Amino acid sequence: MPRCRRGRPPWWEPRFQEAGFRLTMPRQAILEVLSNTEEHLSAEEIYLAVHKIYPNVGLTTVYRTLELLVNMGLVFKFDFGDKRARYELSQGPTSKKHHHHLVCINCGRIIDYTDFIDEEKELLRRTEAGLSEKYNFKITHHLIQFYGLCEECQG
Amino acid sequence: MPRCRRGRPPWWEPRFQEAGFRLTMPRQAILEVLSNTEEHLSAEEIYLAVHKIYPNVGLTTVYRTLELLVNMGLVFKFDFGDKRARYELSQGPTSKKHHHHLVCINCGRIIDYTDFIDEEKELLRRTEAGLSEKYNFKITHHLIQFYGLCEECQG
DNA sequence: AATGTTAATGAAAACCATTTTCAATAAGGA
DNA sequence: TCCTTATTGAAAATGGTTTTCATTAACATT
Repeated sequence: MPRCRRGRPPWWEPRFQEAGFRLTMPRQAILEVLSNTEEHLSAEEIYLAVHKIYPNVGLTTVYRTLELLVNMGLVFKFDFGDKRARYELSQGPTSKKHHHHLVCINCGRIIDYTDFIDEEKELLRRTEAGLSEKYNFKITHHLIQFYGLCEECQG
Repeated sequence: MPRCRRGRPPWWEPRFQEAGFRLTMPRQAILEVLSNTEEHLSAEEIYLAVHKIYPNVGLTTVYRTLELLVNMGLVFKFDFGDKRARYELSQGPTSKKHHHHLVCINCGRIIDYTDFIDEEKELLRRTEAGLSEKYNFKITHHLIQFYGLCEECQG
């Protein structure tokens, strides 16, 4: 499959160059899909979206590409408790800010929030520093999620 | 299978009474196993431990019981990224304190920590209050985990 | 104790998201 | 153009977890 080139080069292009990976059409398409959604898509949902435009891209490639993107740090992988992984671009053209998630345990709705993030970050920074020292543990990342009932799912 | 009765009644007994569930031998055994370990066991590990004493208890029952215990709030279910759920008693005879986990992404080792928990709890309380109000979201619980490399897995 | 009703159980089969296999193709360098 | 390696798609395999279904055990009522 040929490489896809149009418009201004997306931010992930240099990351592929550096890493020596090929920015093929399926990969481009998957990144575009992730780039154009506000949702937290599963592998299959990404596959379906890509498939509409490039019907010859297989689900296997979607899984493999997502694994690659996660390893490259371009994409975050989440488990919201609905038995399938969900993916999110780690940064965006919209310069999406660092955020965490509220997960509705009834309908699965996900709310991104950035409120209190600064406070959280400060706490995390201190906690990470303390834990690193006490347990000699080199912390690379963290996971914070709140679970509960969204507006519509409360009796 | 007959009910198992020995020694002082464990703390979970009244919970079963209240809820109207039967505290059968397999359930008792599973709770005992969880009660006597410091580890974060998977369903299969629990099954193997129970199986040593009661070889006629099946894996299916272990899964069903764990689901029940999680629903009852007696057990917490965690995903530490090793493709299987892991379980932990929500309270203990050792009056285990509220804690979070450090997860080694290399060897899978889990460290329970209670340090900074008070600070965390205070932040969580405030964050939860703020989020509840802003998004009208009724928060029931949260998940906080730190990932990184444990002492032995650092180059 | 005997009976009836429902909960709980075990073995086997089904499920299903994700991985692996493998042969074919495309890309980039020599 | 040739060579070597990365990438891909289809199909098959994987493996933790759930479901099915027939059996058994527990409790309440006779």
